[in-house]
Amino acid sequence: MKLNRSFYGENAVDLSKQLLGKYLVHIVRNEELIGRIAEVEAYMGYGDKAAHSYKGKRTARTEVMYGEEGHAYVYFIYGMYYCLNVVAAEKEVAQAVLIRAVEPVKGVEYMANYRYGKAIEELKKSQIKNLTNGPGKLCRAFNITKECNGEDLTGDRLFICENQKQEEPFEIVKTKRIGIDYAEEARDFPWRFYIKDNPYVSII
DNA sequence: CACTAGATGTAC
DNA sequence: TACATCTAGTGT
Repeated sequence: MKLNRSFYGENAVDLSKQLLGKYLVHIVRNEELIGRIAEVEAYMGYGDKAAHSYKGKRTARTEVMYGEEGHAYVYFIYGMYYCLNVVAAEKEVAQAVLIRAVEPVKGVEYMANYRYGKAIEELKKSQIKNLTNGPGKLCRAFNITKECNGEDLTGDRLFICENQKQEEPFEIVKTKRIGIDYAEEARDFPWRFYIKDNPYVSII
């Protein structure tokens, strides 16, 4: 069942926890790529020094976050990677949730190709483990690029689902966010969440 | 396994 | 100039 607009309306911290265990789906060339969301980080906008929209910073890049909730914010980083975020909260409240890791569920053979240019059978064990356990890695595996920026997550190309049947319950681990040493006091805010013991979490 | 240097383009 | 990252290299 695809998640509807109202699911995305809450603040980024609350939404990020709700996103754990949900299924990220990207349709590329008529094939379904599916991953179970295992790790997320909340970026709370105005008061969050780690957020691109800190103090209401509004540029071409951050504009999507000021728009309607439930769209994709995809940005380019370190010269070669993309990161996927889910825009949270109502219009003009520029919060987002970074998807940091997913567990491959369907289309692994395509993920192997997008990520390593190889068939799944050719991958080493370590490469399979590293398919989608990081924000840049999962974007490459899912073929998520700047083309996806602004994409409506209630649409038919890039969206998020939940299972019809009851999921196994899981424990949520709460820690500091990764890679934001510049963010002064915000560095230590416990806004990274992941599924306990999930093997695809980026860093324990 | 741990650690680190370097890749690489864009935002500002 | 810095960056919400990753890989390949070296050394345990």
